[in-house]
Amino acid sequence: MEYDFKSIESKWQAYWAAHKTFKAVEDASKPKYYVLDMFPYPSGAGLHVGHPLGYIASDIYSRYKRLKGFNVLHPMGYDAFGLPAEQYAIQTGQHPEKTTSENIARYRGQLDRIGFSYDWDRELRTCDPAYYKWTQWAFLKMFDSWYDPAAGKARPVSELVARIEKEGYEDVTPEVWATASDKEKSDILMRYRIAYQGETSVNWCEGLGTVLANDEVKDGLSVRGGFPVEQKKMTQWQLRVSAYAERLLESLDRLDWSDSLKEMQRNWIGRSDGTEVVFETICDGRRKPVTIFTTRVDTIFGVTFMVLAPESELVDELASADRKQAVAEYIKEVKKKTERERIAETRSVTGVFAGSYGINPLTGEQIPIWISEYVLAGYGTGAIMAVPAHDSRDYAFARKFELPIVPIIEGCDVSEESFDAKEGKMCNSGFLNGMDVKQAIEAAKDYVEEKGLGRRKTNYRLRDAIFSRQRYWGEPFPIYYKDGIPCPVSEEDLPLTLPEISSYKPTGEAPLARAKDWKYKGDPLETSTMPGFAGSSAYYLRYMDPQNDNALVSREADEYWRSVDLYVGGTEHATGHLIYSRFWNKFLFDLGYVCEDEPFRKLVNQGMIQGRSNFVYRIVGTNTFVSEGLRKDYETTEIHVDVNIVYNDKLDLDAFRAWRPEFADAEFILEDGEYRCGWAIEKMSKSMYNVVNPDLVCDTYGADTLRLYEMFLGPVEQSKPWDTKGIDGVNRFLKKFWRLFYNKSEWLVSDEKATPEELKVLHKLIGKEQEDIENFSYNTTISAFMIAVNDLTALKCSKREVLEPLVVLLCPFAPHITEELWERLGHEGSVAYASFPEFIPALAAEDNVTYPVQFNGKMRFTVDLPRSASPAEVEAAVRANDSTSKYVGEQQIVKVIVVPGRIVNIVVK
RNA sequence: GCCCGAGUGGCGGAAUGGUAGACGCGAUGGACUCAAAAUCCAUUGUCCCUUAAAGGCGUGGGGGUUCGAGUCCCCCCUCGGGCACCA
Repeated sequence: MEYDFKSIESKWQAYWAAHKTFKAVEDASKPKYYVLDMFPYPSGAGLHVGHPLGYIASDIYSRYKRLKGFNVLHPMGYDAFGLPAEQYAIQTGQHPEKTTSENIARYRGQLDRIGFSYDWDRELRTCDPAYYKWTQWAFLKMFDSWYDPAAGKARPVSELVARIEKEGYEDVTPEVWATASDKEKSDILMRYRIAYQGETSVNWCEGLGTVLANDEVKDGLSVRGGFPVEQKKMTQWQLRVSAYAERLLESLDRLDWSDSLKEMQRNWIGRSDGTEVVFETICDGRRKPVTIFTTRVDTIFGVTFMVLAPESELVDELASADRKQAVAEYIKEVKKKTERERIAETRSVTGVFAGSYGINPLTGEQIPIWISEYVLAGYGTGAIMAVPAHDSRDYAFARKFELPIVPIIEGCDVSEESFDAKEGKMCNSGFLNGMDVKQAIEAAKDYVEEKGLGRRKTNYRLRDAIFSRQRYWGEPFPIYYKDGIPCPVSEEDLPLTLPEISSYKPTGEAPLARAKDWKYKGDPLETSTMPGFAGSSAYYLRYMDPQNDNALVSREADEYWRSVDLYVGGTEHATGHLIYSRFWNKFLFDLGYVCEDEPFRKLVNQGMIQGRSNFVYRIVGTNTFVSEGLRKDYETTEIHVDVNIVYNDKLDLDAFRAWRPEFADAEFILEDGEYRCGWAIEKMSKSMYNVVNPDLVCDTYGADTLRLYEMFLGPVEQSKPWDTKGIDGVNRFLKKFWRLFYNKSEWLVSDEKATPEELKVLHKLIGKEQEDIENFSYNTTISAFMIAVNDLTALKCSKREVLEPLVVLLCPFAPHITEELWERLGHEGSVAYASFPEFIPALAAEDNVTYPVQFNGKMRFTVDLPRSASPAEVEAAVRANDSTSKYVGEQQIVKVIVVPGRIVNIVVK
């Protein structure tokens, strides 16, 4: 009987669905393991072969853990709110709900074909009101909380109010509070709430008609759609993520994530330890203290000017009467530029003199104050002290505007560029003279603090997340306005469902403003909606208890599943979703809703699958195509050709003619009787015709082959091009595996006792598999399987004692074929829950290891010894070996080095 | 510019400091077959050589540590990724 993957795969997929084989139920008698994939956004294009890479890897791990006796939670769902569905709605008038449902149905079909072991009873969609009820709930909690720096965590706002009433908080005294109007109280509390409304400089994207978060913008363009983005001051809902900066940074050390990803988050959080120093300023005779932030107070004797950000509030006060106009013109210029233009200008140096002066608190020296866009309003205090000799940006500015450059490190050359390194000895620096730079930094900080000129300060680059979007397809805010004061919708009234609107077209106002009766108890509701990351920030918690209508997750479910043990997904979420989720989780942790303060204990980033495009070469002005090897002889145009009509770089001529009408009468110049295509590695995309659909691979080779092949391609973490060249190899392996059981129609499996040699084949594999799976080294595990199957084929071994464990071992990788063989071996129930240890016979004790014996590192001969032999026994055996004396001869043995089970090296003189 | 990561056959890729190139693809030769497909066997880093034996050279380049380096240390080159006026 031949291996018929088509009937096998559909049979077992139906079986799993009917028996709910992978349904996860809390079970205190078993250790739990939570494996999660980053849920997909269901786009209209469907899945391509790149998507399942991570899903296959995590599925293998889930199945492996089940075999090891764990109770595995492995759910899947859809990140279903988002811009593309809405953009499509704008074009077609179709409700995004409809498009989204259709896309989800298509995804589900594709996922099912690959044979994943998801518990589909826990499926969730972020656009489902029953789900976003909890997104809105979390927002209400954030609205009703503030970050207490003393406690180092979020607390209910009521505690803040109590504190203000009793003793005041920061600049809010009990008296101020007592006399404040409702609006004023609301404004005061808004300054502390975790979810707050505030005016800030935002990324405004005209093309999408909405604001965007920093991680949704790249190179001045929106990540979705690639529209230009500009900075604009607007009042928006924000999440006080910055309050968690230190905790987000600090707990990174406890996570089992890749170094590169942790590093990305560290950079994004951007902790920088420095000093705030107060500089007295004079403008038209008025004096005003201005605080600056610097990490290099030690260079304060080298300060020759100060710079303000154009958006800084200080600009008005520090622009002198005679410079007012010049300053205003400069600021107008800066504002006109989009973010993209600022970047495109490759750091051109611009600026204007403000007409005022600062006084260096250490030297008393008067220095000019300038305004320049190279200083950012949003970081530090929006004002800096400039030390051109030791900062390259200040240097460029000083050179352009001919400001003095004073070096303060001995022997450094600042004639061509600044000396930024933190090394050398201080000079021209008063009491710091002679000190080493590192020493001077500390000494200067101490001095400034002692003299009351400033204080140590830690700054973070991490910004609060802008949380409103002027779009339709997202979660509505549970906020209404009573007399202009934002008020929370009552928890009992959640979910606040998305209203119907007549048209999705952007008109400059938020789409919800057009909804009829968008009111709560007669008062108008907030019209912006939440961004994409809102729904994905706590979905891993919801999977633990997806049908619960009384809580995001019940305490019991949360305490059982706790947090995600293994999270698999792409690095593209490093500074978006993965930061927001950690923030969100820590917030819920602070309020006691969840029991772990980090959501994802271990994280594996799967690489991207790039496309491998194929080209044909058309001879210019003809409809004749020349094979790749012969194209040098002609003048040709390179044309992308659909990779699905190319096999191993050889073009299917008939399929090509049928591909597009203009190629129907194409002629070919062949080499060796075939048409060879050119190729290139490019991003997988429709326009390159290099998209490979997993359905097609499942049709031709089967899901098990697809799974094995994707894993065999290389390490999971690595990006690699999709190249079907090797797919026959793994398909051959599965057929060969089948032939250990079946020869034509004959069932070969016997109950005979296995020989030591046959058992050795099995044990080699077992050792390798356990070690490799834990390291996600699936490609080498598969290699080990291939070796085992080849060896057993050569030994003509079809004994149950060997094959049964082999089926169990292979089932995480190729679940369908192993399920089928398991049944044919006479077992009841799914192989997915076969117990690993039970099917692994004990290691043969007399198992020999071959030691290579080297003399001064050169291999001379080998000795066979039991694995259990001690180094001393190995050494004795080697010394007793005839060959030893032959190779050593007259030379003296200095020492014998034995690496147990591995190698013997004899050092001779 | 700064911070990570990586450079190994014709290709994808293996190697806790211990026989580099596992495994797969491709290629070449052979077996089976009327033929093809499928399957099986053999060879396949490179140089010198008719062949073989034996050997030399080989993990981006240059140094170093070690009995022994793809692996560890220093310098350089190239590629990939991230951040980018963050004071």
